[in-house]
Amino acid sequence: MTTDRQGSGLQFILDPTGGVPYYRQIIMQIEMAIADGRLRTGIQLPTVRALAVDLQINPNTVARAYNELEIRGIVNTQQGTGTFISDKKIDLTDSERSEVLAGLVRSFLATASSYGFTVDQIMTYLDERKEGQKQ
Amino acid sequence: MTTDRQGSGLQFILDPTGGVPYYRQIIMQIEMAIADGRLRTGIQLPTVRALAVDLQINPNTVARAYNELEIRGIVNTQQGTGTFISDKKIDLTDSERSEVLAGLVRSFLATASSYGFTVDQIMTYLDERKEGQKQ
Amino acid sequence: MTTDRQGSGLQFILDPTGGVPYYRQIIMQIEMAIADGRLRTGIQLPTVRALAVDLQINPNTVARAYNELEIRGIVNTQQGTGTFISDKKIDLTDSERSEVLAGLVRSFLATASSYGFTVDQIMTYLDERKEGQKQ
Amino acid sequence: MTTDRQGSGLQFILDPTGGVPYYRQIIMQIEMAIADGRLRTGIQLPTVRALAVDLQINPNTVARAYNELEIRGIVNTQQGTGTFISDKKIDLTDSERSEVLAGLVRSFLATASSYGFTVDQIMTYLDERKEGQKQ
DNA sequence: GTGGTCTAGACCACA
DNA sequence: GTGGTCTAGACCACT
Repeated sequence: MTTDRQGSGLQFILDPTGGVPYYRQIIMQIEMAIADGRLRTGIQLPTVRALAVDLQINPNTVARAYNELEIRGIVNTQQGTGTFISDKKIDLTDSERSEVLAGLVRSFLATASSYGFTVDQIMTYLDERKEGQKQ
Repeated sequence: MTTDRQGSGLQFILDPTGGVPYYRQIIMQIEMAIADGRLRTGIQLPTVRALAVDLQINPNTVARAYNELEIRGIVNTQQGTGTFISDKKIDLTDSERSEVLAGLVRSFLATASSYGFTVDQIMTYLDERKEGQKQ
Repeated sequence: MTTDRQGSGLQFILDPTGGVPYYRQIIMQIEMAIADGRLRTGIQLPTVRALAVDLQINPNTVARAYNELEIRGIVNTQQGTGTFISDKKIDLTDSERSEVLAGLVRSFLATASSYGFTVDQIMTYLDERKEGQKQ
Repeated sequence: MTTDRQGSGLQFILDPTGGVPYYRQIIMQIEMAIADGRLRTGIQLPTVRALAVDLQINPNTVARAYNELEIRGIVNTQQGTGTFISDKKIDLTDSERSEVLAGLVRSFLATASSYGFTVDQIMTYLDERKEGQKQ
């Protein structure tokens, strides 16, 4: 299950194995695309029906993913028009943003270490990941 | 949710987000700990009840994790005594370990992106953090 | 369409006219119950199926309401156990809380005034509403 | 979303949350303004395009609101000239006005509760705010 | 054309 | 017993 959308340059891939629900996979892939800049404020996502056809799943499943993103303020949907990446301006000061990020990182590192990963291993992995995407 | 057990020296951390059930998180953390030597044959795991209290989850959830580990021969339950690491080796290839880490990273980046952080910003922050700790 | 649940003392009423979707009516009634203290942290909501039967609607519709509340952090669901009012601790200082509330009020008053209501009319209405509930 | 039009002295405010469509919010605000005398027979409403720009919404949405008002005889569209308040009276009973206000209040309280505020806290704040303004 | 709501029903995962 | 996911399909609301 894979698709390549013209506008956004997004390619969704669903993995039916692994137990991660489709709608959650869609959410995560959109979040990742926002994180690394492939999706920016104002860009329109594929329509519910189009993505459903591409991924060969039920439109309700796509709608559910979009709906959760909407509730979380990540996208913005306008009936009859489409679904767009929101311009969520988190009006935090730089220091507040740093605090939030520090908290996220701390929690992530704690979790990873409970799986036996050291900070060095994680940094190495992230660096490799970064290089892999550049190519 | 976190705990530090005396005997095993293990610290479990459960992530309620991301849809991975608790019992599976417990299983994975025990397997990883065995694979990298933090848990060795014969070591006693926390009792079901103790771990449940520590993690503030239902004892059935812990029991299920232990039960599945027992079925797979990874631990060994002695009625009335406790649950112990059996002598079955767990050899994880590098790629298997990488996969686990990749999953953790993916989930972390997805969360961070929903707060408006880009991968670049996160990498920069991590690099700074790393530098800061070296000194 | 009405129901009276024993545990919570909640009575849901759905209005099929007016165009407000059922799931949104359920959400608002739960939020209101939290606001005026009928629902407190840790209280279990009716099960999805029970509420669906009571309200004579599809369980999916109830689930959708609960799901949105969960995404917004207002309730906390545990598979196999039930849905509970979350202990959402908003770790804000008092002054930050005041600011948030002030913002909400300012926005509400602005909206109301665009419908031609004066602050005095609104206060009068609120006082009457308060009295009505005391009795 | 807010705007202040020269001619009418009307300020429209749209609430994107709560599920009430924009076109209906516009209609209600115009009706209320006519009912309480802020808009009188013959006054010109903002042009469709101007209001759409001000409110940052689709012109079709404004057009739909005006269109429905025209069908109900409340406004009067003159091709190429503009849209004007017609001489049809709108008499809202007190209970009808109360209903509108009740809806606004309900929605406001629901939102506030999702931030963890109780009705009591809100009332206290409003009372203090009122006192502060008297002085 | 877009998305939104609701139903009916199947099957799964968790406690 | 809980809630979660997904499908299929109907009908509505908005642009």
